[in-house]
Amino acid sequence: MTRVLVVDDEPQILRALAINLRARSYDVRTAGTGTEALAVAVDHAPELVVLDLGLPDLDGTEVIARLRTWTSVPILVLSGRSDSTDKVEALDAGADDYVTKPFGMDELLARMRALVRRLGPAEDEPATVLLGESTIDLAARKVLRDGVEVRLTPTEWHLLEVLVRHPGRLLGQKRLLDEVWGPGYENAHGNLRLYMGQLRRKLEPDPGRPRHLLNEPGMGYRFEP
Amino acid sequence: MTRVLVVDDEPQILRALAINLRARSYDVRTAGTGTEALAVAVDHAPELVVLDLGLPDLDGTEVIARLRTWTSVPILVLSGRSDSTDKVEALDAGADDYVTKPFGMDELLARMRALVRRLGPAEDEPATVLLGESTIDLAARKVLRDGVEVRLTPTEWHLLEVLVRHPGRLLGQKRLLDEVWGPGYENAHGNLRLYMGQLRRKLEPDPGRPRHLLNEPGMGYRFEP
DNA sequence: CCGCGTCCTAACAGCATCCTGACGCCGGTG
DNA sequence: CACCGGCGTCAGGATGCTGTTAGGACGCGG
Repeated sequence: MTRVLVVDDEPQILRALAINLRARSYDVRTAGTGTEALAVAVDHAPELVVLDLGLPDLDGTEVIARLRTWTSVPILVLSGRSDSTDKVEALDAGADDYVTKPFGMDELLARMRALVRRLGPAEDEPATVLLGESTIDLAARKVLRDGVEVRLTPTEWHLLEVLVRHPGRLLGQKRLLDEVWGPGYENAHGNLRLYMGQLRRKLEPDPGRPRHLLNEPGMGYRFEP
Repeated sequence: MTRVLVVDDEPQILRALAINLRARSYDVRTAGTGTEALAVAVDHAPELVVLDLGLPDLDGTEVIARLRTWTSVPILVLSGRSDSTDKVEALDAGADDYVTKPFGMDELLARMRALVRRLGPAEDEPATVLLGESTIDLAARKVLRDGVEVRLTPTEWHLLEVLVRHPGRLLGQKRLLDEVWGPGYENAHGNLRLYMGQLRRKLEPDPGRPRHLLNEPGMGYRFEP
């Protein structure tokens, strides 16, 4: 049963697609926004992503790029824009196919079959990020430091994931707290400091003088590869 | 320099495509008929085939099918027919993408890039896996431990199979429950714990201190060979 | 009907993880 | 110099998760 993640902001299209795909015995998960799509992709590890470009919160190519930082799952883009530059952008960002609305359901299904047939079984790939002497394998959820495995707790993983997926960028504390702890923890700065310290102790060569998990006083934190 | 085979029966289109692709530094070979295309494919082992469906001698799906008998090279189909059934036929015959004429050159190039990016031979997985002193034969559904056969119940097999098929990777409990028990059991964590314990008792040398069927608290389980 | 194997639910002790609060450090400021 | 906000660190109790055991429900062949 192939796991498919369908992303679209229009509920009726989402429902129609889900019903059609489930009738073909796909295992369907849905998402209505870009951030939700990224979260579901982590949890569910789909074998195919069907992605509408007109999302309310994130740009389509942004979603593709973020997925591509850690997974090579095939991505089929749906879009109302038939403009050529949109297609080129999406495909070069890492998408594997591009279908313009309105589309025929049987054509969409055929293209999905083609993608899964070609790329579905090939699921394994390191997809690893370097952090000093440590290598972070996002897909396997494993960290190796000098060859030995380092154990991270769920919250530590969650925080590290958010940082690593935006290399070099400064992430504000409110943003980090919201992504890792969810709403209601916007003022739990002590929490953030605590887990950042644990990550440094487990990953940095000299936790007292961090070189990759950096703090900008008053602003937030930054992952520097 | 990527080797591309371009197949089209109209000489001017063939020439235009070849010039454009060579300008992007592709290594281009051309063919005007289906039989010629098959011959050139054998000689030059292209990394991508751009195939027009309206050939004089052979049907398009026939060319695709014959190529697929011996090679898994990506095939991009060009066609004047925008009919949905044609697309489905070509894609199901083994094509990887389908572009209708008239097409934009930059879109075609982007789709070619997307296909070539996915290059890479698919490696086949071994039929038997080692787990400590036990050998697991996936195909025969048998487990031998110190030479004697170990009996596993269907559910135990199912769970072990999912774990073993992703060696070294951490699989979330939701994912495992979904794969083994199907939808509706996403919260039956006790079940998962129970069967994991039974697998450990039957396979691990010291079930109290597992070394191959590992748990990461709060996240899921991992098979380590 | 009974025995048998398998699957599922419930419960509990032990433990890892999480959160909270407190403390010391540091640089900037009046 | 005293004060303050931001940061890193430490310890303790609450919470949640894990492994394990026991027992009932179900299907199946004798």
